Amino acid sequence: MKRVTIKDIAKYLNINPSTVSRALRNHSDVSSQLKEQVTQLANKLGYKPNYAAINLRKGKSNTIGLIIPEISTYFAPSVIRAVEDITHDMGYNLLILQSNDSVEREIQNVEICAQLGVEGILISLTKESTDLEHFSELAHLDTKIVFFDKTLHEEYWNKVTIPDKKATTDAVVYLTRMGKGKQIAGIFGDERLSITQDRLAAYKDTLAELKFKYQENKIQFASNALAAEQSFMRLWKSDSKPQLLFIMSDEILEGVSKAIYKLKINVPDEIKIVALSDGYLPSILSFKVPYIQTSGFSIGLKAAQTLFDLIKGKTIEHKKQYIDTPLVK
Amino acid sequence: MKRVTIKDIAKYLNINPSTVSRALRNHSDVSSQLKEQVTQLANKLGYKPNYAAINLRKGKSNTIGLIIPEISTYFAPSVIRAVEDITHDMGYNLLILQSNDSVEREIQNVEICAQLGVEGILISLTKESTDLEHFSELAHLDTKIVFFDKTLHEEYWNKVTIPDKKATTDAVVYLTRMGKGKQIAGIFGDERLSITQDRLAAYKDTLAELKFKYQENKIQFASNALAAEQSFMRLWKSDSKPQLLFIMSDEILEGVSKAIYKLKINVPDEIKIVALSDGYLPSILSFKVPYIQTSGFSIGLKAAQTLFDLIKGKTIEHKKQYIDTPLVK
DNA sequence: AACGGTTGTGCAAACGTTTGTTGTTGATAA
DNA sequence: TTATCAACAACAAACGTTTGCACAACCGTT
Repeated sequence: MKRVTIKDIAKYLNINPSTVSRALRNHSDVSSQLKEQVTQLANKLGYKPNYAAINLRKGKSNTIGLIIPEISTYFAPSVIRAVEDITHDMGYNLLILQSNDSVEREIQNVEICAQLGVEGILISLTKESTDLEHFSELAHLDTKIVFFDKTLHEEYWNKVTIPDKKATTDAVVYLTRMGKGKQIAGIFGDERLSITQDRLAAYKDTLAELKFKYQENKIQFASNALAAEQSFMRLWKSDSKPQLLFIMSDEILEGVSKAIYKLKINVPDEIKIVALSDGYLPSILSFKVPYIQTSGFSIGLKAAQTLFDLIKGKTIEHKKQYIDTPLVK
Repeated sequence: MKRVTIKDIAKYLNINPSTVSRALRNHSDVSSQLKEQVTQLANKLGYKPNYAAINLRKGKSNTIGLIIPEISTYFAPSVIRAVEDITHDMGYNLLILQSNDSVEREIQNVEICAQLGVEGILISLTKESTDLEHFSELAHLDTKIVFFDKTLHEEYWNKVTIPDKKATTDAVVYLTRMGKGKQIAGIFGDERLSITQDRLAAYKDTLAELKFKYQENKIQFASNALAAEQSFMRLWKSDSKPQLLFIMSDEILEGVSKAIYKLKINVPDEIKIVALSDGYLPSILSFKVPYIQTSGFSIGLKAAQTLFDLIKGKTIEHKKQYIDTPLVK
């Protein structure tokens, strides 16, 4: 069952393919009756434009790529959903690639995007990524790039991220208001990540500013949920149990919640917790956790919008953009 | 910064584009020294094949489509991950489209796949989908299709699903073993879905077979988590509280767990629960819930493999395939 | 010396669109 | 009547790649 092409329609009507093409695209120099005829026949025969041909001819792919470290983390699905929404609205197609937290695979994915000639890339870096060498090539090819969430500290590229400093500060301020002079602890993610560093710095600064006494050893790092669970266990077993706890991410919150269930700790009586979270996990916990919302959906939305602005040739005011991070009690 | 093409390389070496093409694809017609020269120059100039051109020439797209009702449900992310893995391994690209549980959008997505000329489609239907009319066109275009998870009852298409009957039976058998002669209840999903019907039937049959007395009014339907929460509340407030509870899906389990937290019910002392679940949710609940694993990853894996088998022209033994559903205590 | 068989390369057409240019009408204005 | 102009449609080239075919040069057989 061969696909119907413009040529077929042209032959059928004894006119030139170019005329058919123009008619279908409602070009002004085709008579309206001919347009009518053409579109009718096209519908009748079930004509479907061949995008490979169109892309070849136009030299563009009508596709953007989304590269993420790992699809099944907390906020990846929300990001995907947002990006898919926008992409669909723009009439573009979305190519999704996951790096499985391997730089090698990340480079490979970028390569794939380059080969397919995507018009833009949205990317969240892996934990291991330390330089952005492999993206410079893309810039040459005039492929637009927007980094989101996991990025590096540099000034060159467009980025959409969580305002780590503000979010952390808000969280910590709220946390300290829950109990003056109490033992405070914080559990953070992988120490190598720039977001970890940023959040940690903001955490320390805020406490210092609030003249809140805290001990260095009440700061823990955990690169996954299990590690977070153990970290919390450790904190809890120490002589001076924390009564206030800052949690940097959903992964950490997952681990901590497991520990809390196991130890049968009463929240918020025995310990008060504030987290940075997408929001889903807190909603299904047995205890209430106020959180600063670091919405994947918002990030995806803004990142995608920015990318399309770039593609459409608009100039972006700020290289670095932040999403809103409301406090949800 | 123009892209380097085969023509450029050919011109540079004073040979014909066709020879370059053959050399790059390691065709036996080309002498090994020329191959060497060509590949070296290609690397040096940073040659990237133009896939639009290749696809046009070959009449295929090297892409498969994945259409899902909603990206952020429980198992969608696992499905995506599995499918992305396989697709990547096969050297194909993955186009992801979500239907937002609207038939209209589903049809639109199928249309997009057709236009782009994807070689195959993996699709999980929306709740509203009642016929498969819009897929017959694709079959004409020789596009392979595999339905997974949410499907309809018909014999024509290839499908990969959860063995609803077996899974439900296993769950119910395990549940009844936890306490003879007790009040049993079941909360199911949207009544319109065929999987709901199948699971419900298996539930009833199994109980009948086990000569387990049960009341019709202890069967509830809930099309989302909130409804499930309310359903459970209703059950719990009735005179005869259920002591055993079967839960059909993660959505339901989410709702029920919220109710359980609110009512401060002790599981498994006051009520014993068995669910069908992807496994993630049970892992983060404060109480233990044994479950029959209905793994999205497994489904995605098998569905993708089946699709590629079809694409590669292999014949599939069984139109209808099931994944394993182990009991996890 | 003529033959057939490799081996390596070039040529040209094709895939389905789009688009700049050219050409043909018929109508209007001079 | 002729020049001007619009309106419409055809022509042909181009996008980058692949592939069937032709062909030349060389080899070893007869």
